[in-house]
Amino acid sequence: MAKDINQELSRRERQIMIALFRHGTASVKEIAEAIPDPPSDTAIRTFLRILEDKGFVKRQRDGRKHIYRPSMSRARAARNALTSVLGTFFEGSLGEAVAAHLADPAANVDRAELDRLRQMIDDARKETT
Amino acid sequence: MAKDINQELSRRERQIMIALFRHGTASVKEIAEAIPDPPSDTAIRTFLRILEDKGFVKRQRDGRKHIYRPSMSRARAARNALTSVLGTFFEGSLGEAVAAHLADPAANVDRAELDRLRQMIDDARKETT
DNA sequence: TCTAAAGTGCGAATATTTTAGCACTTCCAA
DNA sequence: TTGGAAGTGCTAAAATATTCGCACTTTAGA
Repeated sequence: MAKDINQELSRRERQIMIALFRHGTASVKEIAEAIPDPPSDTAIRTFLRILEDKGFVKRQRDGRKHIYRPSMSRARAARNALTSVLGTFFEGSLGEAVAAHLADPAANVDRAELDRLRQMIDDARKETT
Repeated sequence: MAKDINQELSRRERQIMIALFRHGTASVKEIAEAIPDPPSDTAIRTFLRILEDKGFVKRQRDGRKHIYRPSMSRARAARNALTSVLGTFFEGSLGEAVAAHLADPAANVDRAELDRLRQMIDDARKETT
């Protein structure tokens, strides 16, 4: 198995990776804004350099500053993260997770979202027939 | 906002909390088995003590050994974890996540699971009507 | 009761993470 | 073209996390 953000990285490194996945792409300043109680810009730069060395991050210049992005695709990281949560809390079952989320008042799933879900499930069911 | 396992804890502390959530309840030995490349039992005990001090873990004696459990309910931790993943990778949308998971060949969602999902969605839709 | 195996936590050493000062580079606009 | 604001990475210090030796406690069974 490859790089696992949640298993191999320190707290700050992880916070930065999460900010990057949320934004897709970000400058030092944007990362700082995305982290609660962030360290100095200089400290963030240090972490970005470390993450780059470890192969988690790529960078690109944009005028006088640098833009950073995760080297793993968002889709792949998303699958990993979801699978991991399902495994830890939901016996690996998507259904359990959906049930929990639908039952969560704070989640506030609306009608349109339910319709979308239903459509997806039906499509998937057809394929397994 | 309360204790956030992914935001406030160090790598080892997090690994231990994840093991505890997976098992519900665990002894030092069981935790050691659940962690890839684990430290010594003594080290694990140190972290359990720290986690207890921070209020993340409760303990209980069982004969000559101790049994540990997360102090936050599994359900609540599960909601937090799922919401967090949805926020980071899926624009907060359950539908996006379900789509990604159904499309993941490794996830291997079977017919019965799809039927369960469909049932759940339908039930939820009725309630919003 | 006594002994040894199993389990425990303290405390101190070691390693890693986290931090930011500072000197250097780049670029804009005067 | 030049001064300064904005941005950068190196490096070394400080703070945290991680580790485990060791002496102590508990308990089952001889």
